[in-house]
Parts: sequence; C-alpha cells; structure tokens
Amino acid sequence: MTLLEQTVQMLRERILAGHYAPDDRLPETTLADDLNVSRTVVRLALGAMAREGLVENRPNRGFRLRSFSLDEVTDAIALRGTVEGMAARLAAERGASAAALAEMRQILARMDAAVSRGFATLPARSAWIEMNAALHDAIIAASGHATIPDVVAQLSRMPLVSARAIVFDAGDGGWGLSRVVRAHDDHHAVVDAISARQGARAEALMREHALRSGQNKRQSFAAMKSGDTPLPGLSLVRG
Amino acid sequence: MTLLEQTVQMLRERILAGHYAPDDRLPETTLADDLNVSRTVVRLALGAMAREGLVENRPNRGFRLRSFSLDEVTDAIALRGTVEGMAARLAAERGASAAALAEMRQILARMDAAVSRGFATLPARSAWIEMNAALHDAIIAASGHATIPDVVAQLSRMPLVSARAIVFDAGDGGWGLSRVVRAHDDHHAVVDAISARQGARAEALMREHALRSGQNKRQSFAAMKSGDTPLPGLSLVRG
DNA sequence: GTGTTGTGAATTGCATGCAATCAACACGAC
DNA sequence: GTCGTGTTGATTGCATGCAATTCACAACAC
Repeated sequence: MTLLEQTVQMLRERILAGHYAPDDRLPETTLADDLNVSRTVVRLALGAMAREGLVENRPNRGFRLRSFSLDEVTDAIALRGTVEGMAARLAAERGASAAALAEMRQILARMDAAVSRGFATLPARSAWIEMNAALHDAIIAASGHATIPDVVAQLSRMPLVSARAIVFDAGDGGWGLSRVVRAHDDHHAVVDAISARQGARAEALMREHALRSGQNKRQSFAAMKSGDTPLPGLSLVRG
Repeated sequence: MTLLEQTVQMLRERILAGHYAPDDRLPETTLADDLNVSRTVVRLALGAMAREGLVENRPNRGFRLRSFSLDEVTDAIALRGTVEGMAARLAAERGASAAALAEMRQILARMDAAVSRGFATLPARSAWIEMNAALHDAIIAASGHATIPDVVAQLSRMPLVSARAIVFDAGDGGWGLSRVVRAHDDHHAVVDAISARQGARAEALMREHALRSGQNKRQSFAAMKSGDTPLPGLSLVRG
C-alpha cells in the first residue's frame, strides 16, 4: 500500500470521525504536519477526495471540507436505490448464475440467524452491517454491469449514503429490530424476484428498500439534532 | 484556469482523438515532454483521470490507458438513461419551475427548426449536439437533485456515453435524419410528461431514449469495424 | 463611520532532484 | 533447452524549494 493510499484513508477517517468541522479550510501544510507526510502526498490525496466529493477545491484557494444537507443525503440514498434497482433488474433479466444465487442465499441464511439473535450487542450490529454490505455487493455483482459498482462506490463515499451506514436505534422494539426485520424482508423478496427472473419486481423492491433506509436515517437524524449529541443507545456507523 | 486543468483537458482530448492506443502505457516523462509541463502536473492529471475511469493506475507500474468494450459502453449508456430517467421523474413529481420549463421549450423550438433544416452540413450537426446536450442538462437541473449531475458527468467521460456523443450517419434517410427525428420525438414527449407531472411516463421515455441511442451506436460501430475505418459520410463526435 | 487601498504573511501551484521499485535481459546452473 | 538469478536501465514515488497568488489587516481618504 503506497503512502498516498494510506494518506487518503487517514484523511477519510479523520473527516468522518469529525476531526474537522464542515466548511473548514484544510491547509496542506497543517495536514502534512499532522500526518507526517510531505505536502505533495497531501495534495494528491486531497485531489483524490475532491473527486469523491468529500472536499472541494477552488483554484488558488485550496481545499475545504464539504458539508452535506440532510436533503442531499436522502436524495443520494434514493439515487443509490435507483442504481441498485437497475442492478437487481439486470440480474433478474440476464439471469444470475447459480453460484451467485447460492451466495446470496447463504448470506440471507446468516442474516436470518442474526435477526433471530437480535442486535443488543455492538458486535452483533457490526456483523449485520458487514452482511448487509455483502448482500448488496452480491446483487450488484450479479448484474454483470461493469460501471454500476463504480457509481455505487462513488455514492457510498458520501456520509450516511453507503449500505454500511445503518442506524441502529435502541427504542422502538429494541435496537431497531422492527426496522431491520422490515429491511430484511426486502432482502428476501429481492433475491426471490431475481431468482424468479422478475426484473420489474426486483427493481421496485430495491428502490423502496433504499427509500425506507433514507426515511429511517432522516428520523434518527431529527431525533439526534434535538439533543445535538447522539442519543444514548444510538450507534451511528459510517462507511 | 490552472495548468493542471489545462493538462487534464489536453490529455482527454489526445486520448479521445486516438492519440494513444488502448492499453498503452502512459509514462509520465513522455507525457510531460509532449505537453511541455512538469511531471508533477502530469501525475496529478493522470490521478484525476484515473478516478474518472479513462486510465488505470497500478502502484509502482504507472498509468495505462483503459480500453472499453462495446458492451461496457452500451451498458453505461443504459445506466445514464436510468439516472436521467430518475431526474425526469423527479422534475415531474416535484414540479419543474416555470423558468425551467420555458427554457426546455425554447431549446425544443430551436431543435425543431434544426430538424427541418436537416443535418447535411457539419455546423448543423455540431449545433444539434450542443442543443441536445443543453436539453439533457436542463432536464437534469430541473430535477433539483444535487448528486445526479455529478454521476451523469462521470458516466459522460466514458467514450461514446455522453449525450454529446451522437453518431450521424449519411445513409438511411440522409445524415441520420430518421434517427434524429425519432430521438427528437422523445425529447418532446419527455418535456410534455414533465410539464404534465407524469413522473413514471417521463422516466420510461428517458430510459427508452437512452437505450435507442445505445442501439444506434452499436449499429454504427459494427458498420465501422467492417471497414476498420470510419465509414465515409460518418461523423463520429465524442465528448 | 464607511469604504478603499497598500503591504506583508500565509498558502498554493509548480518544478526539480533523489531514492526506491520494477521490468528486461543476460548469464549461468542444471 | 529450460529454468532460475543477478544486474542494469528506466520509471515511479516522494520530498523539498521557489515563485505566484491570495487573504488579513492596517493605514488612509472621504
């Protein structure tokens, strides 16, 4: 792994960890000192992140941290749902391979077990996030579309947009169980639709799945803002 | 405009003009000499283009020009259609502003006149490309979605995927007139649907519009390959 | 008090230099 | 003849230095 890649990763982590405030300036020299790398690498890393959308670059005025409104985030989630919906439709229409379907079913089975165990512990929630991401990736891969993975990856770099950015909530049935159950029903339905070559159904389900995810985040975010600090019992995971 | 931006543009033009062969290596020193800039700028520019997908970067092995299969291109065009379809749907559902609708109608009127004049001359074809791009951009802007423009822009950097990449063909009714007429019917129908707040219709029309564009390019490309050189009377414009 | 202009410090944009890495080729062992 | 290994030339990765631009702030005119 090159120094540049390490630097991009460190910067991403620092930004998502809230190390810098939105709309902050990001002077090359400061970052270079903080991360103990040369300005050249910082500049290359910031250039990369600018194209991912996390930071902005105005000529001769350096880089600034971007801020995202809640509307932008939910719009981007809906767009991810539309693109993933296309992937699900293609997987259904073109016919996912037996191996791909088997993988999806296996992930679903592990998720079934996880749901029955519940999400009271942090490792349980982390494992769910991984499985959820794996299922979404599997559906995208089954589409056989070369560009959709790139587009989804780009969108997923926005905060809260990724399929890994799941908000668990301790109220409402205990650690978001009702939300997760509903989302997991969607997962089963989408894979069933793909398996049955029902393209339009798979697409519609995937879109709705994303829209509901956006609504959930909107609710959780509204609840958070009232206290201006993460609600006790709310675990916000960003990816 | 900074030197970096100029360099990115020059490199893009050279690549799309076929100055380098697919899968060619792109040594920094050679490019720096060719373009009369320093290696630093070339490296920054190539890094930017790698994130756009035109070139690939393997650590310690430099940059290579990517090649695109016809399937990748038509898939990407279909994806653009799906995303633009979402934009059209949002424009319809959320309600495009009167100013936005007026702009679209004005562009349509100019395109009407262009169709009636035909496309026998190169300037006529170039003007059509500009108007077509303007209409697509207007629809995207009318969606009020913050991220769709970025995603479409990213896709449009792939060769032949952009709405500006229109293939005119001297056969078949004279300079692609029948194709253009059909596509222009779509334009009218989409704007009508947006104006009438018919979201699903606008979305479906936009998708179909893109799919047909992909089919046209597939046909023209197949015809080109047989001769291995652009058919006489075929003007291939990439953007 | 408000607006304008000038100056200096801070910061960016770019070029160059050096060390690390890789690919190619020759050479030798089997 | 084939495979492995050492060496060399080319190329990349990164650091640093310098000029150009911008921003902050103060001095000044009105």
